[in-house]
Amino acid sequence: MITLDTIDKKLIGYLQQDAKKTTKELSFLLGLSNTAVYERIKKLERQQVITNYVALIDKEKVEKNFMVLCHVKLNQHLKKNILQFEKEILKLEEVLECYHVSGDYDYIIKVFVKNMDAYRKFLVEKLTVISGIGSTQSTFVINEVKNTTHIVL
Amino acid sequence: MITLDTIDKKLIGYLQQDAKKTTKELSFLLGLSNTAVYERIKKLERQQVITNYVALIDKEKVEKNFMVLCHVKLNQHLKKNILQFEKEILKLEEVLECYHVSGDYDYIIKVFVKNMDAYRKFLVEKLTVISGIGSTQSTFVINEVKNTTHIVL
DNA sequence: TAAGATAACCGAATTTTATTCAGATGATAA
DNA sequence: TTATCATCTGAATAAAATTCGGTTATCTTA
Repeated sequence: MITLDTIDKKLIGYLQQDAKKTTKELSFLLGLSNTAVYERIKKLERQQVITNYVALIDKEKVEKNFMVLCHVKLNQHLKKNILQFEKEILKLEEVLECYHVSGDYDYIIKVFVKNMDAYRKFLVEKLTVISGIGSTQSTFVINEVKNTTHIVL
Repeated sequence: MITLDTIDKKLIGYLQQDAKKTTKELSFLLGLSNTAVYERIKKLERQQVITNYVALIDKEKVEKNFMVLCHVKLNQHLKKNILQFEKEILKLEEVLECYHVSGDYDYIIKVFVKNMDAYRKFLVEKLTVISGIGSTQSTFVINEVKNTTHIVL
């Protein structure tokens, strides 16, 4: 069982906001020595509380800012269909997220492409060719109001 | 206008996977010198193609792995309501993402909390108290099949 | 095409940061 | 009480980022 004290939570908060913060800066913010901070970070990494460090990019600048939330229903809920769908989804680079959900649809996937034309292509050439897919319904994102990876502890 | 060559795209790919890669490693992977890689990274940061670097954490390990996609409909589409809703949503730490969308609902928000009870509390105490909200519909996530921040260029 | 400007590159030097080390402190349990 | 363990500290070392001087490639335009 992993227990995190107040300092750990603060530390995780800082690193979720800016992974490039140096141990020196962090030690100042947390009122600890360099080494103490260093060892806390290493422990969090060892425990896999911190899983990885990534660079985030501006989707507009790289022309991948056409976002669609696509609701997917499977034909039948056969184990075979489920496994096949989940396996294929993992391969599709346009799909950043995929959730198995309750409700009218089985899955919700988050898709990033360049524009509507690229989405149409994605839909007909990549998504709907997966066997077992019954129907899809696309919800287009008009505006991204908020998007953060920061989980407050 | 920002143009990215093949090397930039590869570099961005690597940094999206692991922001802790050293320039030395990257220079080996890209077949360039230390300095060349360094300057490319700095340029991408200056251009705000790379916006920031963050640590990602395991939501299970910190007990924030109860995820809900909540569809929100506003009472009336008054500018006042829209601005008020968007302003309030930004303040809610449980809401990691919020999208203004086409279709039957106005917004889809992605919420992370500890469990169903925390979600109920969030709903009654934080979300539905925002003025202008008409109705909400919660879709519970049974399983996270895929979740990546890596956009392939 | 040739000159000039600019961008991208290189290797070496320097500065800063991460990491290791030896030992001190404090909490916990037998 | 004493042994054990986790956490801490400051200093030393190793490794990384950053700067520097100068070269090469690319592009513009006279």
